[in-house]
Amino acid sequence: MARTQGSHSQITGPRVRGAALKLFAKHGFAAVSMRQIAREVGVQAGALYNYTPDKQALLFSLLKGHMVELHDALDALPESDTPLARLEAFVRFHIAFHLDRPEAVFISYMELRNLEPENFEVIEGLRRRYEDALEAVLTDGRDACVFDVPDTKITTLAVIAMLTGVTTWYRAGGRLSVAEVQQIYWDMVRKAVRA
Amino acid sequence: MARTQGSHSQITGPRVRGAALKLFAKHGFAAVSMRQIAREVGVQAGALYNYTPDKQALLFSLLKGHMVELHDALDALPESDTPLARLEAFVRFHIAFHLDRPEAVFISYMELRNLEPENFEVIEGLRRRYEDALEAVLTDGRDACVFDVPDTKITTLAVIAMLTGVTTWYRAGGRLSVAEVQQIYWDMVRKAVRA
DNA sequence: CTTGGATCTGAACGCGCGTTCAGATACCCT
DNA sequence: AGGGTATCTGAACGCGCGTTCAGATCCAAG
Repeated sequence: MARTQGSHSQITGPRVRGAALKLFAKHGFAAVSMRQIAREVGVQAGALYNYTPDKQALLFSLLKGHMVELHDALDALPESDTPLARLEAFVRFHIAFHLDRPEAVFISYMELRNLEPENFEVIEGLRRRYEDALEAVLTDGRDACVFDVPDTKITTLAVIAMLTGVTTWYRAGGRLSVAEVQQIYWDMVRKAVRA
Repeated sequence: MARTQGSHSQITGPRVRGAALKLFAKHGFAAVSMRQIAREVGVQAGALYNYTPDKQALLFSLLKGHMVELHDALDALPESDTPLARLEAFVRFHIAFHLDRPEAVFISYMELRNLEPENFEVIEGLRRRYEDALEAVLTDGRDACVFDVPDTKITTLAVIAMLTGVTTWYRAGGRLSVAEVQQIYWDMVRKAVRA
């Protein structure tokens, strides 16, 4: 046997990435074998190597794709005038974006240490750039005396940690809607940084 | 060869746990082999089984020990009168405790999914009890009208996520002392929940 | 000084790993 | 209709895994 009916690069490729994302998020990169991914896709292990040079590249590709998507979505946000409005937009965006892709968020945090140093640097750079976007808002707000933040870097990290935390407990169809969650978190952030 | 000079259960036992903690934190449970742990201790792999029935039990023991220590330390806190003072004590305690054992904190978050269901339930229960301690403070403060928190459960999780985030960036000997970090975070939490 | 138990070694077990590749098959293009 | 290519299978590679165990060695108690 060999090529099966209806097989297609444009179909199998995304399915490989999807299966890898799902399994990495559930069990961890190191705990998932190429054969498991293949089984999820409905293919033999060897076929995966039409879509990735190796397992490491598959992980890196998922993380890189996630970070690029994050930046693209952030850049696409409508611009706001005041630091307060920009901060609100960031908070609401961060929550909505992350709640939409919990698995990608999860592995982007958990599997950083499984990246080879060169790949790690790339992802780390993208993450820092994202943090810088928030810090710029905080700095502007402080300069305009609308925010009281003693240390913009730490506040940046604290806010992001708090916001990202939603992915650990939020479940679609649960007690709260995304909009309600956004409102609650925005209230906390606004109060925490206000002058 | 067999038993080597100076060997001792009371020495090797803790060293096994220490090596496992260090390696699990660095590379992840699934990525660390018993032979690596043994090499770190300076012993053959078989000898580890004098100290743990298997690899899973070793992980569980580390996580359980960490959570028990956390509760003991929390219970040992001097009692405070007002909700505000209790909240401040909790915030400062959480930061100090977690910054003191970054590796244990790390694996307690990262390796939960590698616990067998039965073990997972135990750790999850201890974690929830810890969260409940904070939520009780928030509830009391809200009832006393000193806090404005629309949802105590979510605020609890948000605060803990924010505080635990310090372990991802704090490095001893860095720009800030633990006391300074505590102060910055306490300021943010206080403002975020105040009425 | 002897002896028994605690501690460790070294070898072994079956197994699944990531990866490669020759060959088989299905699809697309002319 | 038929050739070429993209795609997949199935088998194989060497390796390291978690765990077990008989035997060697050290230590402490009598």
